[in-house]
Amino acid sequence: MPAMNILQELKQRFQATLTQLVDDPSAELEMIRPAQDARFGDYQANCAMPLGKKLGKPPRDVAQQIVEQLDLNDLCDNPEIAGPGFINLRLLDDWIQTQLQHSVSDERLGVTPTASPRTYIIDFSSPNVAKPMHVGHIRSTVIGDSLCRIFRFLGHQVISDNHLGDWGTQFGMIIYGYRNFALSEAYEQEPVQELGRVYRVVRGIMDHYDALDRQPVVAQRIAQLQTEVEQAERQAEEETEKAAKKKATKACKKLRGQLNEAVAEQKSLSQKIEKAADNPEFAERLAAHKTIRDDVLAETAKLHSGDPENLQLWKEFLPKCRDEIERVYNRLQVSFDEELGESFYHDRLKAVVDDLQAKGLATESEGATCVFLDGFEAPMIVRKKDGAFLYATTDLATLQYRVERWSPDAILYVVDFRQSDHFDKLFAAARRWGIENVELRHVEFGTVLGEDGKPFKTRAGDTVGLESLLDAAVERAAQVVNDNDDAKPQGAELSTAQRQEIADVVGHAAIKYADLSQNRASDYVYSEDKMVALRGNTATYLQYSYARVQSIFARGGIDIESLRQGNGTISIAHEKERALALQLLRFSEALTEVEVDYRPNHLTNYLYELATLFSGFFEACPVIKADTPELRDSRALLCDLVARTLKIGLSLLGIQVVEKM
RNA sequence: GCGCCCAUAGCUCAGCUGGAUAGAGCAACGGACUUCUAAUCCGUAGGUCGGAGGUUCGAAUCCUCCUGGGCGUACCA
Repeated sequence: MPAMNILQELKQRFQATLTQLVDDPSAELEMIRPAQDARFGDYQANCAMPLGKKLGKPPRDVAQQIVEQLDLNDLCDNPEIAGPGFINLRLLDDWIQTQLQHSVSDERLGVTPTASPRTYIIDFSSPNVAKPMHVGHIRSTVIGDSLCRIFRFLGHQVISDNHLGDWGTQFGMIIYGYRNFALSEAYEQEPVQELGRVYRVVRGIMDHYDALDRQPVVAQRIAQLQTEVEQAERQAEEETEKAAKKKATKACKKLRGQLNEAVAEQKSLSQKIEKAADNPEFAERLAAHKTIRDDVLAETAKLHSGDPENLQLWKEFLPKCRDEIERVYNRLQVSFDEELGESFYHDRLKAVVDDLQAKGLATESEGATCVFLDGFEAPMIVRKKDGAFLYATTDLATLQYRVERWSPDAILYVVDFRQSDHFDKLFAAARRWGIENVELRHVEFGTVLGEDGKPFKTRAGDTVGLESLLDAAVERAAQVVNDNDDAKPQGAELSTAQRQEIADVVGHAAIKYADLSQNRASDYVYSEDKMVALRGNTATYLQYSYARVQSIFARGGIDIESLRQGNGTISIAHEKERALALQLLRFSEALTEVEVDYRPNHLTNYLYELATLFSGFFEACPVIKADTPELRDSRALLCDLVARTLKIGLSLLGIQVVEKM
């Protein structure tokens, strides 16, 4: 008998019965679900209530009718009808045992590959190669990578594509910086560091001039806001009607808030500018590069128009920049099938715009070439008035290329939700352009916020580099590993090298899990403490559970391989065993939940619950000292299934396990 | 102004397409290591699911309005 998804099996059993009551029972089938509360059994069917309404019968009668016609004898106890018409189902221990027994010898733990495989292109990570990666890049990278792994495991074809920013203004900055600030010796020895340094130098000067420009604007805004605040205050004062007064007071408060913000910005601008005055070297640079912003744009434009020298520099820098981000990907164990960056599409952009124009989709407006779309206030601009293309253009070209090359069923963009407007337009434009029969989906996620609750800004100056965060997590993990090993009852058992390796795995896992376990739609307040936490619902807890199982096998001298080969039988007796067994059988349900709406946190929730149930089992059900050899074998096999489910489950999140902790 | 999103325990968050008495972790308090790893477990306490209406047999979940916050909004990505 093949292993199966319990929910699917139940739905199949219900289908025959429900078809007799309604033409299309799919909605009713969806109302079969895991029980919310153990008192109601394992699963519940909630379809009798709406059916009662539809058929004009009392729901409990409908439930009774369904139950009488159901053939579940090999699967469940007699269904119970409760409350207004809930049908409560409790699986037979025998059936659970049989199912689990199958998982024992199944590499996929009873998860059958999908019957309808699709081709997915998953676009994620996509950093600017010239800038160091920071915490803001984690979400896309980690969520996208996990989705790739999960969809592959489910039997879909997945093409992961890193749409690198490798053709933008950053390269104009690096080229400019290289020409003006690079030290040849440093560049020869450590090119990436040196390019990073000159990038920051250029950035610093540009920021300074931006700040200088911004200062009068802010000053003017402050003046204006002050007047407005005074006006609003007067109005609030004079207003006699209650509701209007309240409204005026509120408007007043809002304006004050804006004023405070502007004042704060002014302060930060002056600080930035004063800092330059204190630094003679920087002041000298400022004086020598007064037109830096235009010059950088000019370098970028030259690159884009095929200037041989700039192109040559770009070709020289690009691999070095890519090596740099590759190092981070290696640490994160993330890889891509394709890394077709913006530059790959450069020579296709003109054709895209020409085609849009030829088809009457793009028109000139205020000098720019625009696609106007129903339901959108602003058009999608595909060519600026200076002739340059934009990311909308690149995204259209990319979409076209992907559809032509792979004929995917779906393209997922794992990108910050702030770009949702862009993707709405992109997808709308693509449809009008004739791209059909492909699911286009912005898998959006919340913004990474700073400690102040405001969006984490790269250019704020005090960016937290991604690598330093990883280092911090590993360091904290090392501390815990050391303490724990030292405190073991039988004495420490790990070498320094082992400890280091464990800390490495645990630390990186902590970062990834912190992100994956959160609903991706929520904003994410960046907190190092939270991200490197090693207690509660964390990867560490799951890894610990895995290591505990291995420890049982090691200490008990249990030959788990031989048990798997058929020398052991699972039998469910204890309540904790049953709860654990049932959870083990639900692995595929958890993966299906991820699949439905691209939410890896459903998998982390499942694994956390599994580990929690295992801990309960661990406390209550001794393995090595079980009463009988049969019980010992049965429990060992349960432990093994827990460990294997954790290992595979974590691997689908891009997280490793260790044998000892 | 217009559009999108969010509001759940002191804090950080789960809660799948509407289901029965809303759940975790952290923090607090009280217990459990001569017994397979205490990175653990058990227990206590903590809630007007922002507010008001509505739809429904049933609403944290769907609809409307209100309040508070975030983001986006014509040539950055």
